[in-house]
Amino acid sequence: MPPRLPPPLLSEDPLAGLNAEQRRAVEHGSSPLLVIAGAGSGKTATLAHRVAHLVRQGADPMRILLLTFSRRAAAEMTCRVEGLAATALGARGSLPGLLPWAGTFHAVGARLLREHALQIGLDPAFTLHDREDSADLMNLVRHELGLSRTEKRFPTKATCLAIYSRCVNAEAPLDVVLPTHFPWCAEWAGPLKEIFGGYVEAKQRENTLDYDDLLLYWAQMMAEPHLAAALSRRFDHVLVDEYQDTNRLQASILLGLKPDGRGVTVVGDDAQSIYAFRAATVRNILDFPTLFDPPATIVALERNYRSTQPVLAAANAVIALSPERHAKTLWTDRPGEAKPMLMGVRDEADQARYIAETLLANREAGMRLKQQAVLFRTGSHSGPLEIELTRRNIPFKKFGGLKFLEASHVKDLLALLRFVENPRDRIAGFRVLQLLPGIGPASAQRVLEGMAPSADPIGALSDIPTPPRAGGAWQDFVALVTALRRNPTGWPQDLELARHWYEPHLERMHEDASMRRADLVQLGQVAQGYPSRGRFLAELTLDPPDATSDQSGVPLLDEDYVTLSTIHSAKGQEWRSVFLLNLVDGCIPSDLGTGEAEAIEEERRLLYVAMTRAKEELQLVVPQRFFTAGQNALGDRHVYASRSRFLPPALLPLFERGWWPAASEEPRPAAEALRLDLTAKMRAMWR
DNA sequence: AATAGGCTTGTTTTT
DNA sequence: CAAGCCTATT
Repeated sequence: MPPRLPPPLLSEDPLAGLNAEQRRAVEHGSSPLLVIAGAGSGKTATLAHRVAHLVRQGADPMRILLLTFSRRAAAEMTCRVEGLAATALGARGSLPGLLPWAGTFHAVGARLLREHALQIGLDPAFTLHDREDSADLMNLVRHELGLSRTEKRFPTKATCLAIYSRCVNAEAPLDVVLPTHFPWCAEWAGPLKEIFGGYVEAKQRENTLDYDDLLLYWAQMMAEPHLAAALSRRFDHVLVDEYQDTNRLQASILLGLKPDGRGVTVVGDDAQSIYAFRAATVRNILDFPTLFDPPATIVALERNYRSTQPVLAAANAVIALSPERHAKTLWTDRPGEAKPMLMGVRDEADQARYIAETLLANREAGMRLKQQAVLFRTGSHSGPLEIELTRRNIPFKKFGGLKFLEASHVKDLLALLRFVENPRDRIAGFRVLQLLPGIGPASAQRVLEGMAPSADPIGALSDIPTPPRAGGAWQDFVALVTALRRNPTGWPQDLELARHWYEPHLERMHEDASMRRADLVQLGQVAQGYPSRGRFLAELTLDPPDATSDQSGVPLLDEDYVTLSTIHSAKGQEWRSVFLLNLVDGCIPSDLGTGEAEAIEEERRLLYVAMTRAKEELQLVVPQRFFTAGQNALGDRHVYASRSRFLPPALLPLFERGWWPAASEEPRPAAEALRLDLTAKMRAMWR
């Protein structure tokens, strides 16, 4: 990660590089503190300095809890603090492991739950379900309840999980959540409640937790006076980053830890709240001060050190059109001549070509690829660009979008390991068993039922009759799991054993086995970094590696590469030059956001977040037409698009405007405009 | 009971 | 365009 501003100077005063407000935040005492930190205002630096300052004042780093929302923020913050603290304590370099309690809410929750498992009726060997596993389990329960054959189509497993998740995270009952966020499922309230009940029971039976449980059980622990007191006493200081992206449940946890707010610092920016879809509520940050008596101190960081004046002016203008009032306006004295560019191109292919060429031109001019990034609303928007970059041999690294962990072959292998770790995990078992030829859902079900009553389920496996068509594959399987359960070779040889077993099945099931095998080899590499199978499984679910190796553009670590990222994943990052793709209505704002005013405002803040990532150069690319993934009613596969509604004519003076390729003349704007309006209207008819 | 093939449907963003 | 559901075939 490149160093951020302002560069820490090694001088007498460790806070010499900070401005007056940053200093106030750093040196604030232990009464509750809210830092409203605008984009690029040195938020990470300030928070890191505050932690270092606390340590310098004698605070015990083991008793500092540093919570962040995203994994990336956690990693960066830890790294910064360790560096600063090392300097503060007179050590050289950094002090890795100095802050054992820094991490995402979910990761810290997982650790605390495992430590306290026995006190709250959990088996400490619980395994974690990721979203897909959770959805599968939801589906299983649905089938068991006989809800798979309803007259009208029942909500999909993913929708069921989304509803459940919102209830949990927003701490709201189903009857409130359903009409407001899922009105089209309102008629299913009864069956959904039944499924959710069964889902919770199933998880407990199988000793598995989903993502939401990590917060939910934690919050529940805080409701037990004895446990709450013990946990509160454990930490002298609790600092929370990106507080605008926390939800009600997370706020409950925080308040449970420190009911009087002593030692609590929260940092965030209401203008950058972009996780409402995950039940984050901006009320958390807005209402924070009044939770306490006397109210929390508020420090606002309004000076932006990141962007040049023209870039910031454009970003400010975009957010200023929001009907909501934000607590501050950013200013900068960084000069700069170049206004952000609003670049028109014909279609996505030209967009990709334009960006590839500009990236290279920038590099020629001395800007490394690592200082440039391309951001987009959804993972799939970068498809054509990835192809173009690969074709031209421009290395890139993509963040967000499809995950390594979600590839089916990776899931298969992990399911096997998880099954051995926790034989009661039926989702894992169900998946693994069906890898064997001749075993489908019915046989798998029967095997699992045969195992369930036994105290040693894996041992019971040898007594279960061979499923009718499984043949020799069955004996091999039983031998493997028995061996893995006894664990003679240890980690990471376990994984090698598993991989060896899985390979023939991989070949049988997939045409493109070789590419997938490479992924599994990579998984083996990743596995080396963990001390045990249990730790590997637990931490992989919470902190998955981001790239799959079948992407041809994946660079070696020390190489120069361009960053491709969803806007969500780009939060907290910065680059000298930033490109934004598809600045078109339907992409930003996404036309899936059912047209609710709140959802639209979140999309506006998303654009603001994206624009404020740029330090010097910002280019918004507007393709005139773009591909729609599905077959729309009209036969044509591309749709004419209009510039995003967040960039109305009044804002245009803040941008430089261009058209690429320069040679081709700009096509008749009048005619285009007419066409656009009509297509938009046609689509609106069905909304 | 497992698998292959055809038809429908919904489709972001992250832990 | 893929996942999911249904039906026909092995």
